[in-house]
Amino acid sequence: MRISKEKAAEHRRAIVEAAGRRFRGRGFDGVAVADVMKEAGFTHGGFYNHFDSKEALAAAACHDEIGRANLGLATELGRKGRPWERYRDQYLSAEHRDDPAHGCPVSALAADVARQPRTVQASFAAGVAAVLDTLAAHFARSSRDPRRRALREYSEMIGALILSRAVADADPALADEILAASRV
Amino acid sequence: MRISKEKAAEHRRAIVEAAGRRFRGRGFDGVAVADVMKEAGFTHGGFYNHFDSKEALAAAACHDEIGRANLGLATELGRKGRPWERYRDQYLSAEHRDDPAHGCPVSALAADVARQPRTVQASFAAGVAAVLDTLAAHFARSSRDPRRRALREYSEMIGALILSRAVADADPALADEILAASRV
DNA sequence: TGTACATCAGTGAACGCGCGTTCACTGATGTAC
DNA sequence: TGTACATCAGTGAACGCGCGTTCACTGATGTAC
Repeated sequence: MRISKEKAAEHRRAIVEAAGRRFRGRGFDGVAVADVMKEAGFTHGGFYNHFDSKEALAAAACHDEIGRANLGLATELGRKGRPWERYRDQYLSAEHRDDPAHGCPVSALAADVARQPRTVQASFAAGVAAVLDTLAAHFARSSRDPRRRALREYSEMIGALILSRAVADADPALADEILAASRV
Repeated sequence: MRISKEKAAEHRRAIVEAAGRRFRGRGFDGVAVADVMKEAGFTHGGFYNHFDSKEALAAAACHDEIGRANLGLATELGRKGRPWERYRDQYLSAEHRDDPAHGCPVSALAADVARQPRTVQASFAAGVAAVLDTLAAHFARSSRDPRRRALREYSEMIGALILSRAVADADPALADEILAASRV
């Protein structure tokens, strides 16, 4: 049955959100279009009324997810105290490590993205560039080379989370140690 | 036709090596057993004479690859000058970034491993633990907290390479900037 | 040392399953008059 | 404003393809006597 334009747009949004969660949790190739549609509350056949392909969905999900993450980072960095240190320490928590589906899309998908089609890479890269700009702007007051500091600190944070996730099941002590080393 | 035990062992080694290259280049799920066997010079049917499953191959490949990488790192760190800085700067080169199939298995597979079966995770985690021990031992003379320094520097290096690879096709300038920031 | 038989690495066809995508169909929405 | 028709979001079956794994078969190797 046909659906109102408002409803349809709402459904599209629900699909992108479901995709964002699934992709972060299991990677692009670990998630079927039917999974996403089911999580969003639909059957799989209608997917192609909203997107040309799974690739287009991945690109849309990257755009939305990283955009939201960047907004969240900017908001946090606007607070008083040592906001970056707080943000980073929460990022490097066991909770974040153990729940990638609700965590940062950059650490969850960075490695996957390198093997995805160009449109997905473009969407992801634009998001990462924006995040790094946000971070560099924050360091502008406190650092002599804010841009470089942003890049290095971000790389370390991403790397620590990815490494910790890789060894978490087999060697929990090492996983915790990796996170702790990059905190504070 | 039956093959001599020596030949069979040699073939097994060839299969693991081919798998190592393929997995690093395309990830575990991006590589078919038939691909690996073809690269090793065989047809796919004989695979199960050597391994119980693709999972077992992945575990074997992780073990061998990271073992070799650790040996290479230890050798480099034994040289004169500033061996760690040299190693890291080569690790963070555009050449390494653009040729993952012949590069470090840790950065190539860390994110994938988190979604692989336990046996693969165990093999990977043991390798990473050994690498971190090697690095911490190297810092023992020069650092007050060599263990922590090893963990942080390794995280940064891994994170920078993974991030750089993620944006390399879409934003080459940013990709180079990410690597450069963590060098020297 | 020579012979007969069992073993098993490698081959290539086949099986079963999951996945991306397509398609015919339904019926409420949107539009033309 | 009311009516007739076209549109299109959603459904669920189906298609085609790739992949992990199995299997019957081959024939050289390894072994028992």
